[in-house]
Amino acid sequence: MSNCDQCIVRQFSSLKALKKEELIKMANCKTSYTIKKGEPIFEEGDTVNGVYCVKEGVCKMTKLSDNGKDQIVKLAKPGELLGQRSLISEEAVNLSAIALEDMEVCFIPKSEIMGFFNENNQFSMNVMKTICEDLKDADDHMVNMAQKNVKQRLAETLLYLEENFGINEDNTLRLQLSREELAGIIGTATESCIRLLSEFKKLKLIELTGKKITLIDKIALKKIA
Amino acid sequence: MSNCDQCIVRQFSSLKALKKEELIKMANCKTSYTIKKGEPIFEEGDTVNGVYCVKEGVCKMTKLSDNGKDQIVKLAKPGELLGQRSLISEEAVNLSAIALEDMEVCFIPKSEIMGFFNENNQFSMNVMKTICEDLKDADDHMVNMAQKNVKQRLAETLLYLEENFGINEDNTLRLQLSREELAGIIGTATESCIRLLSEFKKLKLIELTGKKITLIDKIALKKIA
DNA sequence: AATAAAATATGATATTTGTCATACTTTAAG
DNA sequence: CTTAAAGTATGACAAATATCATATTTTATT
Repeated sequence: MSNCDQCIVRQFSSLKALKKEELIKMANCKTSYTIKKGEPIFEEGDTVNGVYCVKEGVCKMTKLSDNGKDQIVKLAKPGELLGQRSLISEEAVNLSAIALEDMEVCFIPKSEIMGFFNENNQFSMNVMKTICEDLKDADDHMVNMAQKNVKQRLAETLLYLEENFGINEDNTLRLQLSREELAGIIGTATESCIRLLSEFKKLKLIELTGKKITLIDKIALKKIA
Repeated sequence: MSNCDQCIVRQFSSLKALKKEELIKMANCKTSYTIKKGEPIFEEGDTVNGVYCVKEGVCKMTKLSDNGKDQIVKLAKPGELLGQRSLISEEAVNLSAIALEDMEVCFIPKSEIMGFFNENNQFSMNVMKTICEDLKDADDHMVNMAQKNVKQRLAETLLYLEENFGINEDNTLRLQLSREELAGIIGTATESCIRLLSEFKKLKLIELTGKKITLIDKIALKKIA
């Protein structure tokens, strides 16, 4: 049973408000899981009686649209908590969480989280702030979807991926998404996504090496987005 | 100074958790405003040091897109609180609130709300639940924007308007939006919106009488959406 | 290494949507 | 009541995007 004290989740999430004794209590009731790339942590409609902490790896939060396509609503990385909204609303989760890389996550049961809520005001406030942040992001995202065209959204997404998930030593985007997944973020057909990537490549804005993507001319990409 | 006890906002919002003495305290520090149709309650970027309660009338919550168009992110009706997110995040508001009808609103200062937060756990929980609800709605909305075409979104929006804001005695939608505003909800050009309304009219799905809209064939509209 | 399966790429084409021009209608102001 | 302004409507066209077909490349499996 590892100590939660030094965990990255502790440093970045609402859990940073927890005191020593609360941390110890939590360490004793948490469950650790290894999730392989492509596997779900939970799926839309599941009842998740607790919260998942992302210790390692990135996952996509998706929602199945009526037309059968998966829309990626958000990408979650180490330090984030999953399932907070559903816990507070006392509803099934409205999004699926699928690992994009091998992941390590911890599960903290609802009873434990609820205890923190009642006894630690700072923790409640942190959770609220996180959800408010998500709400603001969702609003912004919605406006982008509604008002920007696919080319603009692709440019924006590429910059976002570099900004938030970094690059490898060879300057390629660290987070490796399939074309279908990239299309699922920007909300377009896979073929359209591929076509625009090719166009960006021709314009020397990006480089494509297999499925790896390198941003070359970020200034130009920003101008498009 | 009117008593808050019987107010519609009290019945429908987080404020329902307030106790008698808290209500009295609130009634004493609130400010009432009348907002004329077309006027803002607050605008994107404003610092709003409190929360607005919608007592009467409907307003649109909009965000200005980079392309200069206003996207309507949400419609708020009597019983709702505005500005909660910004209060918790301690940020400027990210949306403008503009009256679609003559409105009556009350302003409750931040200090008062924060007091409730600290002393009334049920109130905090209610606020959190409301924000979680908004987040879920925003996620759904985003997926619709990304995955559905304009015709589907128009059909869905018309049904939503009837469902949530009702109809007049003559069966026309009670909430009267300009074509531009309707376009701002579904995220399309005003002309496209008008064109599709005409198409729906030709197909006998709706009737148009001046700017008034009547839903005729809701089954067919649901099939489209 | 050989083969099948999946992912990526591109062309051809149809559909959707936006833009610009213009006409008509309603509303507001004097 | 008259006129101007705003909103609604529609046509013509261009641009963006989706769909379907097919080829190529990469990855996984035996």
